[in-house]
Amino acid sequence: MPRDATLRLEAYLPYRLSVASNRASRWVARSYEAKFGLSIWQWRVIAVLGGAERLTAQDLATATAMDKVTVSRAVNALIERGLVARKKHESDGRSAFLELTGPGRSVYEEVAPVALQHEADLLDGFSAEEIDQLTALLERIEKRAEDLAGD
Amino acid sequence: MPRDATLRLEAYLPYRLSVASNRASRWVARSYEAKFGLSIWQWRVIAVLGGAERLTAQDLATATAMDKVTVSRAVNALIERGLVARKKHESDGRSAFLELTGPGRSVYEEVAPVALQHEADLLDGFSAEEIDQLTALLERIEKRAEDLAGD
DNA sequence: ACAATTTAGTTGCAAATGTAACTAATTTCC
DNA sequence: GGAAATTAGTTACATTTGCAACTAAATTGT
Repeated sequence: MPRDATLRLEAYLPYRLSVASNRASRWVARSYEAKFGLSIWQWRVIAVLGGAERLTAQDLATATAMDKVTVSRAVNALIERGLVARKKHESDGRSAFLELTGPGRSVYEEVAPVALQHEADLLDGFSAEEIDQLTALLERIEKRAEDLAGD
Repeated sequence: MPRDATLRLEAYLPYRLSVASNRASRWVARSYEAKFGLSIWQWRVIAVLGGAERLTAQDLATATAMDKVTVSRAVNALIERGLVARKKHESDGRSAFLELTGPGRSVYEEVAPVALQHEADLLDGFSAEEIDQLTALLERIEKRAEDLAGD
């Protein structure tokens, strides 16, 4: 239920959400670009590959909420830079497993702390409860939007 | 402070924020596009113009957190569709006041309730406290990201 | 008063994105 | 066993975007 019956953009939740998210994303995106020459999507791929093994592009798409075209492009750029390698998928010839190469893993190990620091910077001054609340609320909105759209 | 020292994308706040926001935005964007043929930016311009008067493009940019190029494009599209009109700014020849035309106002009056309904749908099941919390937390993140980036 | 700077808004161009069409491999199921 | 449908991933194309360069008007400083 809306808090009041008037439409004021500055109090409109989808708007607030998008402004907050865009500001935060732009900020971190610039940092990854500047420090590592990685796009947000390349970064996401590395983040997930760094913490798991034997993932296919499809797995990545699921894990990162990116669509398969975006994954494909990010992965190919990373392969070209030698940070990711394809490994034959023995039982499915359409697909392939993806993994970090040595240099890929070094990048991951450099990126991860920076990423955590970004999060910490963004949440500076938030209590643990507030962080949990925020996470929970975002999760509900996510799910809600997903249900409503059928994405 | 991060809750733990590991980087897991699915628990990474900037990621969560972006997924929630993108899902929500995509959903409402589709609806505005389908129902009114309006892009998100055109919709924002209409929303703000509907609630205020004598705004310049610059004012709109500030109010909508859009950059001036985006505002310019959205406004021009709306002028072409006859929903917005330019009025001479008597004391500054570089600028002009923008306002809804008659048809523009009708669109606004149709759009506003739909927008509020979207918000209500998205927040369905949230208590008033939760909504306030979420708003407050988002606002802090927004400000924080802004400070950090200098946007 | 007038050159130098700043501000409002637009335009042009390159890069990013999304959608749909495509290829190739795999499953389904008759 | 093989045609039809499905799935993984890529490619092609049209649209959107974001940045920088631009025009024109206003402001500043001397």
